[in-house]
Amino acid sequence: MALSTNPYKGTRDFYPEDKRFQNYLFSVMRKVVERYGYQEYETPLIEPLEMYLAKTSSEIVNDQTYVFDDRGGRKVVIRPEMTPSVSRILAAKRQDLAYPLRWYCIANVWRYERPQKGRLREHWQLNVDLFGVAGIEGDHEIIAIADSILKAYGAKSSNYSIKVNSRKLINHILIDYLELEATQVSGLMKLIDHMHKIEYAEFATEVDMLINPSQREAGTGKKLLNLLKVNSIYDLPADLKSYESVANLQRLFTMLEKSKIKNFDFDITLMRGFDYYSDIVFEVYDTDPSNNRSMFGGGRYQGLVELFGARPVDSVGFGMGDVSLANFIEAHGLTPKLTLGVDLFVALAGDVYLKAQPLLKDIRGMGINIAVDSSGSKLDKQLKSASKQSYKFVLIIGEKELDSEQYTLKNLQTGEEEKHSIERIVSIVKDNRTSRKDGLLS
RNA sequence: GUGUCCAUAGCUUAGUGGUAAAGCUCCGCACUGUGGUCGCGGCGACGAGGGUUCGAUUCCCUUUGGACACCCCA
Repeated sequence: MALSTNPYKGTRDFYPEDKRFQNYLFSVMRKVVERYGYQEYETPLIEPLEMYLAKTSSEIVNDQTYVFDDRGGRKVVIRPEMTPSVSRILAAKRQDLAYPLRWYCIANVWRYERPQKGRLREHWQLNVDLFGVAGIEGDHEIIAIADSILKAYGAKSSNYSIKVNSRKLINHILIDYLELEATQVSGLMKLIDHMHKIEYAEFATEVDMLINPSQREAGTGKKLLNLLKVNSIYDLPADLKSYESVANLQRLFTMLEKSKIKNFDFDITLMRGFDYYSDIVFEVYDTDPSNNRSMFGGGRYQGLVELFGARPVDSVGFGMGDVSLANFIEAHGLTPKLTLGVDLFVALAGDVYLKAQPLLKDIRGMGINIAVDSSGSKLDKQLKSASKQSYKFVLIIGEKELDSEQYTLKNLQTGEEEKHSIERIVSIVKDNRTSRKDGLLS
């Protein structure tokens, strides 16, 4: 019985054409975040288990991590997310670093779950974090970056919408305004998060079940249901409008508009899963019906560096996964045509491998990427192979060419064939390379 | 972790209670310095284990793998 060629469940093999696409995704991310002044970092794939026990959602830690004992008996985890790791390395140099600090990474993370559309066991995610900005300006920058990245892939504003909420506001509403118990709040937040996945009547019933009799008499449930219908901060009751979070949201929205971002909405039902979010949260939704789901999001969080004994840092950031991003790009027809990194395929006619070496070295020296067919196959086989590998140019080198120093350049797409000096050929190939539309940003 | 659907050549699919058909790919021929089109020929499959049956690729169970939804999240 032969071994399976399938990759491990929920993981992907990246054949060169897949890797080319992934490199494209990553290069756009890098380009944009670096334009905002962010610097790349990297941390190990494995971390001690304790790092995740405190702050990552309990479901992820208990059911969705790859945990094992190393040979020394230490409990280790394959990272399910990056935030604890960034917080660790930030905490280690808390006093030495200059703020605002702008960091990003593109890292693979692992979660043990059942694969489905847009979700695998291993995926890569861009993590962008801004540290040391307490004001809403920081939240604005992070959302603006998320928007810029999607635009850099060629997306239009109508392709996605940005939903924004404030955890602080929600807490204020539930605890201070509606005077609900702490035990009720967590249940309600979970329920509100699912509001759009269930029937409204069912939702209302479930809300009612979480309300105790005296609150019911005071009309708390009704008040909450009415609040959840609010689509704009202007529609909030006057008592709430004066709360500082609302003013903060107002400032954020003005900033977004000033940055020419219009496709955002206040969504009072937006919660997000991670427990460590403390104030502004946002989520980007794909508007295409085939893929109408939350693509990615982020928000403001506090206190993770405290786990490592460092003084708190104001933190705001987001994570963007490559799988749902690829779905988005696909759904909106934004997939670019990517070209090979090889400029020239060299076919050898006859036994000239040895004699061609000085020439091949010269060509590479002139900055041309060449793949030499050293198989010794007949010319027709070599051309067939070149064609199958979708090379555009083939350089044919045989005794005739070496003697005359006029080499045959064949364009496999047009079938045209010309004889030129090697300098001319290099120049033709280079011209073609700079004019190719591969979607990569220069 | 729960649920629904699926599993036939390298790939994409057809089909049957009596061991399977096609397209594409691949290999070969039409040859030896010219690929993609066309022609001819060839290799090659019922995911695994068990049960029912004279006989199972087909029906049933288990298992593995895949797709999607829930949970959760990127």
